[in-house]
Amino acid sequence: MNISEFAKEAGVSVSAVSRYFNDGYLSADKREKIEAALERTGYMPSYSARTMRTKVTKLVGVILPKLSSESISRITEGISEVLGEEGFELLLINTANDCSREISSLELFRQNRVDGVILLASVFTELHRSLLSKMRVPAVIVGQKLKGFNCVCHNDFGAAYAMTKLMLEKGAVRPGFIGANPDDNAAGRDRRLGFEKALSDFGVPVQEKFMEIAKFNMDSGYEKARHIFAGRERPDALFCATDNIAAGAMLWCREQGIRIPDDVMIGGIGDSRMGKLLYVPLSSVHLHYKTAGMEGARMLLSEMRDGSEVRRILQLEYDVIERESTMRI
Amino acid sequence: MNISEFAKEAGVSVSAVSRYFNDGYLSADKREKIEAALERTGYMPSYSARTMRTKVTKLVGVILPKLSSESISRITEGISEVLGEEGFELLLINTANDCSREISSLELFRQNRVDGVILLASVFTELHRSLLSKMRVPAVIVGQKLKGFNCVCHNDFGAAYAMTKLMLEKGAVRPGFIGANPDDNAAGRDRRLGFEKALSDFGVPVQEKFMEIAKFNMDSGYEKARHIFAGRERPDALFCATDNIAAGAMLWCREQGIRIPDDVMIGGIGDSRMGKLLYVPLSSVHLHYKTAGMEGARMLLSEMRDGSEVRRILQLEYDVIERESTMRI
DNA sequence: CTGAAAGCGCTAACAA
DNA sequence: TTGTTAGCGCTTTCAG
Repeated sequence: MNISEFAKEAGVSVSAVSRYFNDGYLSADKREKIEAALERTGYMPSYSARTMRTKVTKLVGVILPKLSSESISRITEGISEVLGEEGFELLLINTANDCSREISSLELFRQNRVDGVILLASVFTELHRSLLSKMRVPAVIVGQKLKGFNCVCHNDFGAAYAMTKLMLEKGAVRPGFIGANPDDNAAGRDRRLGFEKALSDFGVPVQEKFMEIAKFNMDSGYEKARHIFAGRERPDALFCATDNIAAGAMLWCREQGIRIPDDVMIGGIGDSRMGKLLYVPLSSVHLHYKTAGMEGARMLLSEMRDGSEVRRILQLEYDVIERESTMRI
Repeated sequence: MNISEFAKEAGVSVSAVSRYFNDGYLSADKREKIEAALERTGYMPSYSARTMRTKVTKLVGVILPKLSSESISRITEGISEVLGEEGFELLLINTANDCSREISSLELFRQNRVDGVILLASVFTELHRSLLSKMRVPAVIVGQKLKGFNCVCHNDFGAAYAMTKLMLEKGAVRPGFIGANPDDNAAGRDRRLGFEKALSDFGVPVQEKFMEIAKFNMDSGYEKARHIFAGRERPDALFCATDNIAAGAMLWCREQGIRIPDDVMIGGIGDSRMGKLLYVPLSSVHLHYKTAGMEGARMLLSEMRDGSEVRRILQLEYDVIERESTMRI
């Protein structure tokens, strides 16, 4: 059933029906008729026809590298909360860490499918940049800084610096490092830079044999811990770029009978829920993921409403959470 | 720019352009012209106009009670994987456990916004039923059984039975229970029934003073554990309806110096990632969340392709994962 | 306040 | 193979 059939059924004009669903510039009489007919027929206006006329989809495209990650789902929760209040729905694309899917989703969104785009990605290429700048609708990047685009990000450098400093102050002299993909400017590069800066500020040398790069998961943290502890000399502290990596490293220590924090202190980043459940509660740095999602959504909303040409970067700060894994006396 | 302007620019007819983007019934000459013009103009056909003509949105609505839950995000990952391969995108609604949002989303989806719906909900009312049966597009429920509708679910009864049995076989004689909302037929009612059936099969009495109902989170598990252990007599085993609840209960035990599994065995359901990281690794029952999502998506796909009138229920089985929390000698 | 009518951009039937 | 053209269902002037 379409609007004109329905109008006939209700005994009113097409415009009356349209007005009923929009501005509501309508006499009580007609309103009643329409409501009665609605009850009878269950008519619903077609969204695509409306969208075609108005050019408004009330949809925001959200591109994610994966779904089942605590940090990402917290960010998404923030996004959905703010956007939902404003009547927007999310068109979600899970790229499964596949860069080509990221690109094709951006392509997809150029077909006027959405009113705005929020992009969570870990690595940016030239192609990303060029597609983003060709975008017809506003876009916001969450979790990374990308020059020339609207971003909401964390202070990854500061967070890593703070965690490393914490361990150095507790007397660490041979700190180890398990980092993430350096092409990821946030979790990879900046956290490494934060670690290294802290060492240099404390006059502690960076030792390559204590440095590893892991994937974003526990198993990889476990594996890299094994490498780092394989040599004769062992680190007395271990900075891990994520809590997952730290958890993996901890598991390995437990299996080897390496005591935490007595033999080695361990610190992570992200303050994931499991941190306090680990057999030695994990010191970490809280990053405001949900807030980042909410702020990203707000930035997008204001951009969609009155899209300014000024690009902005919002950086959220962090909180150090000290737990037993670094509590050496 | 619309299709006719673009066609003029490319020096071909509109149908040629339309065919280029669809069946591709086209001479090489025109194809070239179109591609050249595409390069020049960056033209993209409008999705809403296409949808309006074809009545195909290539969108599946997914209604979730929350985003940041491990089980739900695993299910969603499965859904997105299968649907993505078939060129469908997800229109995600996060109802934040708000029943009225569930209802309004179902309403929303009646506006021909999606080609199908997947619903994850914990509690079903008459209203859900009536809206679901008024749905114009196929719908699949994941994680629950609802008579008269397509469902993919877990064997919650069996899983709870198996975990309880495990602890009874290890000699538990005063088993406690921290369950979930009984209006939730899967995680609430069936898991309780499984627990009780195991007790009756073993001739162990159900003791009300050892039974509590918790929310779906750790804090609540912690709290309820406190209640259960408050009395003079204490349980020697604790079945928890979810791993989160179990983790909370464990934290409480750790604080109180109650030894696991010596003083009390603890078992959960869901096999969440943190289970093996807990200070006492948690015995649990693996439920195939991701597979459930994938199967739900497949069921929906086949329903969208050749919607049969026969409703089906697919129940996935479970695997018991024994870890230290129940390893009493 | 109301209704008639002109499109929005596209697809597909039809005629060539 | 191709091009012309009639809608898809809605919103929004514009004239009453």
